[in-house]
Amino acid sequence: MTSINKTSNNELKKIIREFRETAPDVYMPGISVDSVIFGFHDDKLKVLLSQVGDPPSFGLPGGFVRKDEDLDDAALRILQERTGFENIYLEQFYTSGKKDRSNGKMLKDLMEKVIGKMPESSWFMQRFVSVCYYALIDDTKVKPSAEVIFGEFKWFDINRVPKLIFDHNLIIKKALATLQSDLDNKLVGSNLMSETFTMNELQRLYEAVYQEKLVRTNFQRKMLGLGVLERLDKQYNGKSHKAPFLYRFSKAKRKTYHRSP
Amino acid sequence: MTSINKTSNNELKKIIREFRETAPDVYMPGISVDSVIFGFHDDKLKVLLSQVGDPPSFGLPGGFVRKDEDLDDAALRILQERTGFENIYLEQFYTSGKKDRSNGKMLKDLMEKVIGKMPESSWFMQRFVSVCYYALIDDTKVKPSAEVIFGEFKWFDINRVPKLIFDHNLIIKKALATLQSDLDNKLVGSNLMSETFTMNELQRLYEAVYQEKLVRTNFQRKMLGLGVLERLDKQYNGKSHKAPFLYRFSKAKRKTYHRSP
DNA sequence: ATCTATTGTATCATTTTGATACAATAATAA
DNA sequence: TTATTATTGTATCAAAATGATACAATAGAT
Repeated sequence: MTSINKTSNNELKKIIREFRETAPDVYMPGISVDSVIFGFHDDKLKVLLSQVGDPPSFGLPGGFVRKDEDLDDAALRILQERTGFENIYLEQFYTSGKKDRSNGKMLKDLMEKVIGKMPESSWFMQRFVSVCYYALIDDTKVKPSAEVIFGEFKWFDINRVPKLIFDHNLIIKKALATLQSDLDNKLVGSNLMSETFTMNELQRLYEAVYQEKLVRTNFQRKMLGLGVLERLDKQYNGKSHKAPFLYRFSKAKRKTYHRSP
Repeated sequence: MTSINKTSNNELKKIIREFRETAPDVYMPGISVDSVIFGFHDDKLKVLLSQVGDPPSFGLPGGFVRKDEDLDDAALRILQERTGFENIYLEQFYTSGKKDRSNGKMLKDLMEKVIGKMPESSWFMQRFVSVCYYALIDDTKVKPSAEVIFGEFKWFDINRVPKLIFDHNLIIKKALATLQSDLDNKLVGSNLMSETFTMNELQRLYEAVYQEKLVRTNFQRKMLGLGVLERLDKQYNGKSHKAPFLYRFSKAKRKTYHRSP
């Protein structure tokens, strides 16, 4: 992993200075967007974090909303700009607005570590309310493009997220809770699984999200019963046992339920 | 119901002019808060709307966030200021941020109907992102205090909400969907039921929220099984049949579930 | 051919849910 | 006083969903 210092050259500083000067004209004041990007690797649920500052700390990938841009579009654009990833289904789940959640000084300090002194009255000094989104990503598809302003990315095991900037730890916690409620529906149309997968892979994802072991046979029955899986050919993977079927999420509309008695 | 005209006296105009002038210093730019207040009356789910302008149209009760105020606190304060209702459990459920959801002109026009011409560059002309909350209210307790700037309140049947200002119809739709998902948990600690209630009253609330009939006996079994109800004395109400028990939501912590297989 | 690890399905017990029956009872009418 | 009525609380049976376990099928290794 490259330290932020290696990319802090003059070119970068110029870009940042430009950004600092044009930001107040281009972006809405006081509103930022942050995204919790979940991935799944090595049977663990992961979250994509962005390195900032030196010594490095980490935070959610985020950015600002253009004055003529829908919130949802801003979230997509920022994710695309920073990770290179496109066609992601992002879902808004929370807006963080405690008055001192980002006391401005933090952001300003961060910026100053990269580009040096900034005026007290900086646009970045203001209070920000952050609208938060989450996405489920098949992380074999994510190619985090070295990001211009804040540095690079790293996947963290959901259980080993360090102390993050601002209130981003809290935001991740809320995102996980949102994910856990009704994962069945959220997976469909998400990008968390690769296009095709085995039942075993799907089960391990559930186990990672809910952080508990599930009974294989019953899990299979349940998943098939949801009516969202399409069975494809078997997958001969060279292992010395019966080959599993491959599945994919079918496009067909599924039944909906609610929990009324 | 009093028309806005009757309250549009000089006193009011002065207050509004003052508000208009101090707003940019006091409030965060570009962020508003709106609340969907659900009530239950005549076996119908209702929503509390505020009359604005003349000819009157309706909208959600809302307001702005002080620069030194938590988002959640702002929602509470605004609700308190406008309805007089205190100690409400408000839950944030959505942030509305389409670029043209409140194209500024709408808000400015509304203000101008009340206080006359405003400058093009008005603070109110800017784009607003609205953070939305909902609450469940026992509407026998709500005493909508005649509200200063925008007029008065009216309860609307959830199925008979007129065309509202901005994107408030959409916001109410989202609020109802949020309410419907997992009502069991949302009721506890809410203010929607009165302190004590009969099983029948509770059932009628469920039927209003889910918009469907439920089977009495199974409903009762289900509710009792949740372990959140405390059975009190019987309620002798003069009706010529067996008196029902009264219940209240018990403080005791309840079991939590998740929907994993 | 036999063994091993894993997969797909079946089966039985338990729990939850849906539908229905029925006894209890508070006021009213006879 | 007794029968009537509407509603309530609980029981019961069937159907569906879930939990636990058994077992045959099979792709490759031995």
